[in-house]
Amino acid sequence: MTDKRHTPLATSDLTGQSCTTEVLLDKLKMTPFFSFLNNEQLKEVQKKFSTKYFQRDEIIYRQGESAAFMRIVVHGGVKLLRNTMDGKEVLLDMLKPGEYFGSLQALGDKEYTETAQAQTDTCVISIDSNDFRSVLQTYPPVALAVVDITAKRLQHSQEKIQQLSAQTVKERVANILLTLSEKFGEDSTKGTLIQLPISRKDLAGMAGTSAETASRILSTFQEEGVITSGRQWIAINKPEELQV
Amino acid sequence: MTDKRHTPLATSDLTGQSCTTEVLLDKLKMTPFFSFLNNEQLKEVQKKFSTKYFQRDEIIYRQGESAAFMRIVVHGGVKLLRNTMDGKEVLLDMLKPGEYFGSLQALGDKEYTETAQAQTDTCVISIDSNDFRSVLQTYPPVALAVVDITAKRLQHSQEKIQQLSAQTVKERVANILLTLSEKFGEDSTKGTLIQLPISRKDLAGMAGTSAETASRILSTFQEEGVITSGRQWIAINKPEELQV
DNA sequence: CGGTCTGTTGAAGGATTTCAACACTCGTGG
DNA sequence: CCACGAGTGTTGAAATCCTTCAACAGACCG
Repeated sequence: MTDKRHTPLATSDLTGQSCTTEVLLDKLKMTPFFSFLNNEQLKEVQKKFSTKYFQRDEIIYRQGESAAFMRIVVHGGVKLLRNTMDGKEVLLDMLKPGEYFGSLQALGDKEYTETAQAQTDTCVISIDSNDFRSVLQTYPPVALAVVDITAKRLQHSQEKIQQLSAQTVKERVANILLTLSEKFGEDSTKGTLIQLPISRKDLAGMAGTSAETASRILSTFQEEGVITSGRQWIAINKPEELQV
Repeated sequence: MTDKRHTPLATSDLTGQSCTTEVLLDKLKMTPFFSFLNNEQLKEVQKKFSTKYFQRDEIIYRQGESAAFMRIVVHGGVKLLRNTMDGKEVLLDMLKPGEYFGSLQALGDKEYTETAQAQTDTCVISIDSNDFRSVLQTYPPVALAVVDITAKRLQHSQEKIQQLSAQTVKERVANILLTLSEKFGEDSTKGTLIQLPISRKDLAGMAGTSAETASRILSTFQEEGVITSGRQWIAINKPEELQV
């Protein structure tokens, strides 16, 4: 197989070995939620989870569907997005393994407020919201961890609100590149490569701008030698220059 | 005392009677956090809280200060805001009695990520973050309530991100007026009056725009008869017309 | 090898900011 | 009680940022 791809991104290697039940236990232990539990407790909790695979671009759930599960990314990446009435896509977050999404709410007539889409081939575990709530009742340290993680996400959201409110598009794009670089960056010959397929449209959806403007801004960054970028990938060469 | 004020806003009546220890217990019971506790448990929890008064515009804590307390608004209103380096103010939220703010984090080198300011004369109760965490450990239902409330706030933040990303300033202002009307609105002869002092600058800080633009937009709404507004106050006459 | 999706770039038009001047409200002190 | 000043709100006009429309180039897929 000659690799004719131009992208420097690693191919996803979800071979079916990487998300089996045996591995899952280790993975659970690594999620911040459950780091306080011992092996026995973990096994008990693990029984309530079920595993699912999603292909790249597959929809995991859609905004408006009734929300009954809390999910954790085990392998791959997940995009959380909102669709507006006039067809725009707002990209709220990109999750990596260990992060949760879906619903914490007790079962009711709650609906998902966003759409979740596999960004690469992905493995996700899910648990019924009510079951998860009883886990929280049983293990208070887990509940505290959930509070902490959710509170931290709230802070990030507020950071983003600040940026959208007070910064220019160029500054926002620069900040997003830095954040992505810290979260998903891997050193490579091209600089710090963001190990995820990211289109100009994705970037636009994160920065609250149009794909064209995002493209223009990346072009200027590239001219300045700050980044290197191609179809669906971005590498950062001079992070200093992206600082506000 | 002839009242020459032009504002239709009610004067705040924090006479010292409204936030005493006896009343506090009732107030605690009404906060969503503690609705699951019985009176005995409430009394136990209440011991750990202390009460503080703030005058209108007084700073409760400042962005960057070390964060050690979780607080709950008992009487009055509190603004949460972030200051940007170039002097702009982003208004993240306006809280009413029963809502929490401050830090849930365990004591450490955590800092407040926003500034809290009294919007009217205000009474606030506060608890050491570590004490609060042990309350959460002791009473799992309280922890679940905290999770729910924080998750709901996260959703509101994401809603706001969507609005800032995909809507025009006029649409954003319209949405903010509706939200404020639902949260703080009181029927009056002038329409649904937002019972809080809100300046054009405040509104601009919420909508991510300039005070001038906010003023212009309110002017057009007023010409259309949708709202009535004056110095530091706004009343909504035709909420239907503000819908997107 | 064509078709489709993604990315680039130009140019016109629109939305919003900024600068500036002025009016009005409210509290304070003479 | 009135006058003053600071803070708040309004409005105009120019400048700027950004979007939109449009055309085209390159990359990937079957």
